[in-house]
Amino acid sequence: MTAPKTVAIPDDLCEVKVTDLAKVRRARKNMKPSEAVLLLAETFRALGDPNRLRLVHALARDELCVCDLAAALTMSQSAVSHSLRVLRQLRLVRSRKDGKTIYYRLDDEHIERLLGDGFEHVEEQL
Amino acid sequence: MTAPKTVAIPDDLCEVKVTDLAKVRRARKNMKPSEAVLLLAETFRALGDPNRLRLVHALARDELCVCDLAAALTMSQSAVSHSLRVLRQLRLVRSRKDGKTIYYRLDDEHIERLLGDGFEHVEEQL
DNA sequence: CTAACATATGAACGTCTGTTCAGATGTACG
DNA sequence: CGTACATCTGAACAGACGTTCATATGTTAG
Repeated sequence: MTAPKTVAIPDDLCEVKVTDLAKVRRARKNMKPSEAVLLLAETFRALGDPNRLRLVHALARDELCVCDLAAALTMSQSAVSHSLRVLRQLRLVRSRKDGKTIYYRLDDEHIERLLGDGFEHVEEQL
Repeated sequence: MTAPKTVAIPDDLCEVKVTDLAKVRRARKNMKPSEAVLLLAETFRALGDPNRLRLVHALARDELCVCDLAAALTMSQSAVSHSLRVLRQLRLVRSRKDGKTIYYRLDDEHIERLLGDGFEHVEEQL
C-alpha cells in the first residue's frame, strides 16, 4: 500500500513509523474523550474480579443484603463490603437501607446487558 | 422478614448468619459455572486497562497494524504488542499476517456490542 | 548473503489490587 | 443506659499488573 515513512502525527509530539496515515488519522478522529475511556476502563476493571463479577451476577436476579451475599458466595462479610463499595462508587450497584440491613441491587439495566453479552461471548469458547 | 439465624449452607462447609435463606438458595442455584465466571472476569479485566480499551475501540472501526496502532494511540510499539497479546489470548482481537506487517481486528461482533453498552452506561454519568 | 523493517518476547521494576484482621459506626430492642 | 446485630473502614501484606528496555524472531529487498 502506501510506502512506509516517518511522519509527525498531527496534534501530537511523537514521531513514529506509520504504514497507513489515513487510517491513523481516522483512528485518532474516532477516539473517545479520555474521561469516558478512563471511566469505562475503571468500570470494566471492577467487573474484572471474579468475586465482584459474581456479586453483580447475583444481584441481577435478586435484591440481596450484605450477609446473604456473603453466604451465597462464601465470602467474608468484610470482603463483600469492600467489593460492594467499589461497585457502588462506579454506579454498578445501588443500596437501600432498611433498619440495620442494607439491600443491594443493580443500578440500571445496562449492567445486566453487559453481563449478558459478556457471558454469551465467553460461553462460546469453553 | 424471616428471623435471622445461623445455618449450614448446603453444598458448602461455611456457617454464616443469613437473613433470607430462600434468596440465598436461589442465588446459589443461579450461579454460573466458575469456568465461565473466571474467563469472563479475565475478559473484563483485559478491557479494564485504558490502553487496551483504546486499542479495542480503535479496532472496532478499522483493521490496523501494530505500528499504526502505536502511532494512533501514542504508545510504544512494545507496549502495543504486549497489550495485543493479552487481547488475542482472550479472543478479543484476531490477527492476520501480510508480509512483514500484522493486521489486527476485533474477533467477533460481541465485543463491539460490549463496548457500545459500556460507553452508553458510562456516558450517562459524565 | 546482509541490511532494514515489523513485530514479539523476557526480565526487571515500581505500582496497584484484593484479602484479612481488628476495630469503628450506626441501628434496634429491652 | 447496654447488648446484639449489620455493615463499614483503615492498615498491612502478598501477589498481580503494565510499562520499559534490550533483544530475539521473522520477513522482504537488494
